[in-house]
Amino acid sequence: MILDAEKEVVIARPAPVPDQRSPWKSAEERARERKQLRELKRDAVLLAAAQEFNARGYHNTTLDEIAKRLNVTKPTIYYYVTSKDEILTEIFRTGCGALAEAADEVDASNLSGLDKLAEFMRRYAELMTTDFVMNVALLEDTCLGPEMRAEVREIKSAIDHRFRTFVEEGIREGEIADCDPKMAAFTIAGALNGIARWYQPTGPRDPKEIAEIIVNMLVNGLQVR
Amino acid sequence: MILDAEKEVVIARPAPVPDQRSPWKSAEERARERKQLRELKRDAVLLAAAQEFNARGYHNTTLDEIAKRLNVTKPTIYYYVTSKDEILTEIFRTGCGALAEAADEVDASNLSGLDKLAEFMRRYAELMTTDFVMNVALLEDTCLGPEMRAEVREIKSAIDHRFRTFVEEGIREGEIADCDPKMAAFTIAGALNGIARWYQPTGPRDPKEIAEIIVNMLVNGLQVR
DNA sequence: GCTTTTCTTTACTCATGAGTAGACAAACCT
DNA sequence: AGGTTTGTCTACTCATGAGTAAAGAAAAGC
Repeated sequence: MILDAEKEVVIARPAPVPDQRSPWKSAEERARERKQLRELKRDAVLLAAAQEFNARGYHNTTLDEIAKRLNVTKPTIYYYVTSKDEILTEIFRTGCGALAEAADEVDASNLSGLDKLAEFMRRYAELMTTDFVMNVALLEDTCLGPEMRAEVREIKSAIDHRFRTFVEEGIREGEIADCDPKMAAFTIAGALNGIARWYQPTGPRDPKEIAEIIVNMLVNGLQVR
Repeated sequence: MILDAEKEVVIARPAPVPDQRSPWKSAEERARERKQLRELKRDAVLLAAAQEFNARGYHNTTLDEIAKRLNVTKPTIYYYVTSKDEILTEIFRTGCGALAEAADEVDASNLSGLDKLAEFMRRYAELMTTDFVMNVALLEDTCLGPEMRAEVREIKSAIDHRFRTFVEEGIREGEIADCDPKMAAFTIAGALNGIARWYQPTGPRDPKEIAEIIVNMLVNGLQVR
């Protein structure tokens, strides 16, 4: 039956191009799939770790626990990852990457400085409810060794700089009140990073709402206008 | 010589009250001083621990390191404290106590809701640059055992509640924009807790300035009025 | 003086958790 | 079918750091 059906498909397509669908996979295809599966498993390790780290902290989470969660044993994890440090660094990189990408996209737009800032804040806030980015806000880089710590610090400060740049632009354009851009960046980042501390997916508000509310407060202030 | 001098003092004061100054201390006085010294030493342990925890994280700081910093050995620390957990809990209690006290004082005033909020924010921000309070903002309570964690959580949420109450008052009085007080409290606390992450005593601004700038931003917003 | 209490040290124990060696199984290749 | 690569497991090692036992030093008390 299966063979027949396959044959029919072949007949229906007179030009059997190399990427035609067949139940027998080619060697390369198989190799590619294996590689993909490996990536998938590695990502699963990182995700499980990120969630566990967020919930209980880096040092309070053992690799045995992460392994158990994934229905495997510790050595299996080490087949995909070289150390606990690497897991954390990779999570940091992914999280910071998402934030940097958001900043790039916003920066590429032709919005005003204030609008860019607001849009980036919105995106940042939403990302803060995702596991990898949450990690960036929650975990102290003091956990890492000196080299990786240096890398992470640099990435983090680059993101902070994005905030500063948008603020400066807004001030130049006269939409943002004259202030110290450094302090503004710290204040904004602090308020947004805070989300990671209290956000719960089961809570009454979804990430978009949360982002909108907080951005509005920061832009317009608490006092009635 | 010494005895003569003593005699003279006695003669000069015809009514030798019990709390007169004498180079020989009474038994109780000595006992009290010992107790005081003990307190002092215990506090030194807590302070050194707080600074070290802030700089390098709870789990990355060993008691041996703290001991070395104080020119003693680990068992000496255990003479003043029963466990590493206790050190952290005590630091938390002290820090939260300072915050709660500030909230009480502000609340006792007859300021408007908005002014109360702003004043508490100012005090909170300043306290955030001190070692014990910094710890409250920086350290994850995931480090503690379940009982102590529960205690700390409760204290923390009580402080959060103070923010909420002030905001509600301000909204009722019409000075604060109509908003979700819970979200406002989170935003404010986030921005202020952030200070602990970047503040350096050697930096260009002192705590009072920092507090003023951040409070102003949160109250008036980033956008020009 | 001698004894007791207070404080600090040296020299351990002991649990934990990161990381590994090597066996074993399954899939792959030819 | 036999050999190789890929993936997972059992059963360890090993460093680290919290916490302790017991001795010694210093002060207090009698």
